[in-house]
Amino acid sequence: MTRANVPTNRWTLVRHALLYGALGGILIVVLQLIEYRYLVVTHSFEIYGGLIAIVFVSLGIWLGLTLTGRPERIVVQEVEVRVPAEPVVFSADPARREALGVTKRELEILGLMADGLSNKEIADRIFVSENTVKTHSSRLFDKLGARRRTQAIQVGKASGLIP
Amino acid sequence: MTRANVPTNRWTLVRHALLYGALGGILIVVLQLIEYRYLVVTHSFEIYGGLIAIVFVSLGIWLGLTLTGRPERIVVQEVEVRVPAEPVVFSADPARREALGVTKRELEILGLMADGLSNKEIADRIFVSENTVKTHSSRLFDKLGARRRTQAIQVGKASGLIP
DNA sequence: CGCAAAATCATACCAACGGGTGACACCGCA
DNA sequence: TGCGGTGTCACCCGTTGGTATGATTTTGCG
Repeated sequence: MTRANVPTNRWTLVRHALLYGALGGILIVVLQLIEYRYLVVTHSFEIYGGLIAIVFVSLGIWLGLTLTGRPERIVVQEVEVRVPAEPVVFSADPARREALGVTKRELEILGLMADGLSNKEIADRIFVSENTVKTHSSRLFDKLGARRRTQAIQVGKASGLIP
Repeated sequence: MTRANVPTNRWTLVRHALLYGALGGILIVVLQLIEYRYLVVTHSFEIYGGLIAIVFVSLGIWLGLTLTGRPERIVVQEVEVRVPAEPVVFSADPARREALGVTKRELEILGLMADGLSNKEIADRIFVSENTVKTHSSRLFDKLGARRRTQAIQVGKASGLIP
């Protein structure tokens, strides 16, 4: 039942919420005491209420933001494209390649990547060392703005670099 | 295709925050009125304070989540109109899935994988731990006969599991 | 309800990947 | 003839991915 770690999950969320609730209660009591002892201001309730509201909303927003991480919102759009009857046989046209500054070798490696090959397997297949494949892929990622090979594949497909 | 990355307008966020601040103020006033008119309970301050705290924390969390989380990502899709034999818009039909014994969750993760997300990013997006994503993907690879995520993506596409 | 499948999470360990750097060779071109 | 682009390779190091194992919780269904 006990969970040692504190990763971001539902339970930590709930726990944090409860924790803040408790803290809120304490805060309120403290404020009340202060009010009773030292303050005779007439509208202190509103003031403190407002403060509490602000603090809690801020905390809540912060909580939500930190829990969800980076807000990557992607616009959705479906484009219907009339396509000639037959599935076009894909050809790695140099136009798109050149536009991105991707070399032939890099494109070749990208294709093999998309086939699910590891760097080692690619190296064996095109008869170079694994290090070479790494440098090629590294430069490729740079040009495609990808940080992972899966991302490179995605971008490559979206760009029409690979089928 | 290019992903229109709209980094969740900070301005909107601020606006919403202010809006909730205003609502909070109104709420407080309402509560105060209620207290003055109908209630003579001794510890009502604590009670209402607690309620306010809970409500605001909840609101804040919800705010944060809705503003940032659950980024609906839609890829600009090029839909071919020719043969209606297959549904134009891809739908993850349970038939293929079931045939391979792939669960919904696993399929979901496969899709996110194909979008180039890392395990951590997937975990953050679907609100589970990275370990969970690992477990899912491991079983998924097993079912697809893949040894790497790129391979899984390839098989998934070839099997019609993902677009 | 009770069971099985699915989902969740952790921990440890090793393999694969990716960044950074530096280096060398080849080739076409100014 | 030197220069830039490309291809090749190596090393280090930190990050990510994948496997194995075991456990608990949630859920769907008869």
